[in-house]
Amino acid sequence: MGITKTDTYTDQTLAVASIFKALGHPARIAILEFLAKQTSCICGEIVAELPLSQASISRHLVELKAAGLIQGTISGTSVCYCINETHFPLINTFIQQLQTPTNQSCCS
Amino acid sequence: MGITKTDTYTDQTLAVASIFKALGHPARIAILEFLAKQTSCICGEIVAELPLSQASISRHLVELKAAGLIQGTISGTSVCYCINETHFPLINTFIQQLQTPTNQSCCS
DNA sequence: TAACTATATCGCAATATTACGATGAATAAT
DNA sequence: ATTATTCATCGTAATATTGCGATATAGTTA
Repeated sequence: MGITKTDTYTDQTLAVASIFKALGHPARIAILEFLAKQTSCICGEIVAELPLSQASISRHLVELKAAGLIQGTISGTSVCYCINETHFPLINTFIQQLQTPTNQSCCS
Repeated sequence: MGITKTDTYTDQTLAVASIFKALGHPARIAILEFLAKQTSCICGEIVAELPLSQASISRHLVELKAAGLIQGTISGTSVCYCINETHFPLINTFIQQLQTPTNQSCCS
């Protein structure tokens, strides 16, 4: 159906999944990698860097912003995008939770 | 188009994105959370825990396994699934790369 | 004001994802 | 052998995602 049963999961589970979902596309990973190595960060430069149209890049930026992974501040005619680290602890905590020693007890 | 231009991204970018993609669904997050808190890990128990049909759970398990996030070993008529931590360092490294101090220079 | 630049949004087409019932395959139990 | 149990796969339907051209919006510049 392409639809997801969001009603029955915890808010925490939904939040984590939505962040990972936003990270689940190579274009968005590439955008974040690009932003990470830049001191300046104008959308136009991303368009020049990636093999996508300006419209597609813009859509990916909207998704990253909606997920809280980037911030955008208007700077004249252009927009300065940069990484928002707010949700990183959530990701790290989730990964750590999966690393509890109880997992070692099976599938060895 | 729903299609992704995989040709033009680096293998590293594609690998990271595919792992995150597998994590980008609440059912799969819930499955991993469930596996993490169990000492035993039989598929049937997951079906009882989540609000999805056995067929849907099975498909999510296949995706998690394809992404290398879980392992499954046959145990009689049932299958023992548990978490595979192999790719966790990749995730951690990626997040760390996004936290370089250069990001602090704009969008303040 | 009028052109120019930069980014966002719309509309469409193509593909991907999700979910489920039904069915299949394989082992276990009677 | 038959039946039951467990998980995987198939087929289908519905929805989501992706990408792009075209267009809109907004600030800048002349």
